[in-house]
Amino acid sequence: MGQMIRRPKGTRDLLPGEMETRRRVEDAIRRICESWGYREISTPVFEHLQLFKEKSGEDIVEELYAFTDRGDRGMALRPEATASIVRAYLQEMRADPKPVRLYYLANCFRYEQPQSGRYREFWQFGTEVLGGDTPEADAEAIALSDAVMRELGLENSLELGHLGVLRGLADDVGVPVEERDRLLSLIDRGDREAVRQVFGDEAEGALSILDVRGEAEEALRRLEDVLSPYDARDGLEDLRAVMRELERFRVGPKLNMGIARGLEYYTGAVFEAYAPGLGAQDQVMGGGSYELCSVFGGDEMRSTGFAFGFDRVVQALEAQGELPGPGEPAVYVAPVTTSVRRYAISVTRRLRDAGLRAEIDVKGRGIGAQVKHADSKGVAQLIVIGEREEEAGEVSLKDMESGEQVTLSLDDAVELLGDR
RNA sequence: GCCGGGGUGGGGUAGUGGUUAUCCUACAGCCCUGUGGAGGCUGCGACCCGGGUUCGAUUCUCGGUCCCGGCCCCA
Repeated sequence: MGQMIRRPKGTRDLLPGEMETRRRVEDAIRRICESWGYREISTPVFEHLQLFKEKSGEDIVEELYAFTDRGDRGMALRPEATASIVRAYLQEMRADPKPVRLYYLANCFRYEQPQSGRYREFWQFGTEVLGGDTPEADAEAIALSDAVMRELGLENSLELGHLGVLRGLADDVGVPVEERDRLLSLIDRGDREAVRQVFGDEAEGALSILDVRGEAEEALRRLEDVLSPYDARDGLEDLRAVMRELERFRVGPKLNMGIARGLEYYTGAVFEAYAPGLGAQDQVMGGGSYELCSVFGGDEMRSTGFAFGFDRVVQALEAQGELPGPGEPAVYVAPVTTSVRRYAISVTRRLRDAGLRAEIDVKGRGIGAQVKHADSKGVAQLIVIGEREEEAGEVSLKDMESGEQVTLSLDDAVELLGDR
């Protein structure tokens, strides 16, 4: 077996054991979203390349799996879900009563260098509150993301920033509009020197915006201090309103004015969560309020959304402690001879109907080999069926851990197994 | 795109400029046929790819590729 075809770089085969833990996480996520009134949406894995260019700029093409289809159309595998969802909203849901609350779990693709917590195919789970044009909607998104992490028991640091504040400050300091996005990305990076140069010497005080991070109330006071010489008050008022609403939810993110996405469509509150134990890529969630509808040619409409790195969430939970899945089937049915197969199959069906995960020999192995096989698979219970059992309408139930074996009626066996 | 560390059967490993390339495990089969979860036997199967040095490369060297981690980026 020299060179077999291997999986493409940056992709993973998710084996049964891992799928079982992922499924548990997924189930919890769906449950919470639905209990908050969000409904699931699924959009195409590929879209017109133009969609992503319009959202994120020409440069992202380098990071995309882009291709030309047989009709000579430029296409790309989705690198994230929000663009598609806003597109679908404009195409299909415009007239729906606002806000439109949606959630999704979608595999996404980015042509990047893989490293810990970063793959070329990865899964994002997230929500959007389309047309939720209020601090209350922003707060709901943040509170929901917090509820998801709580439900999962995910240790994290939840941090809140605000682009309205940063843009207002930039304006007041006199940063030209064309410099602003670059400034935001410098702030995001925490490049103090570069930020100082953009602000200029006379705005030394504004530089302390970079130090506004920490527990909410104290950090808010510091932010007010930083902003006091300026009249960038709109953003601050919005941020206060979001925090006030969050307080009603009893959710208290840290304040971090260093969260500053450079993209224009982000409007106000932005937030991220980090989980310990993930190495260099420790951000598990990011979100914010945005205005994408007009970018895609619709009317202006503000929305708020967040996206979790599903794989990272699973990885972080695994780092925290085990997430056992259901594992191998609980019951293995071992017919002693083919002559009792009919009865054995009917027994297996009874077990399955009772909700048990049951498996029956298909290799025609002898009873000895079947016991051996069941053991090596790690099956918990073995049911031996031979002619004696069939005649009496019974089964022999062997506990593979203790080795104890009892012969009892099928009904009793089902009842006994059902209790475990 | 860049940097560092790695690549020997499915998994884990030993080792070497010339060997039938080591061992464990897994897997498959046989013995046995109502419990052989054992034991025994047999089988299966590897030096990442390509160029160079050399009489000879799995071993040395260069390039590529993939894996692990990091940088850049992070929609």
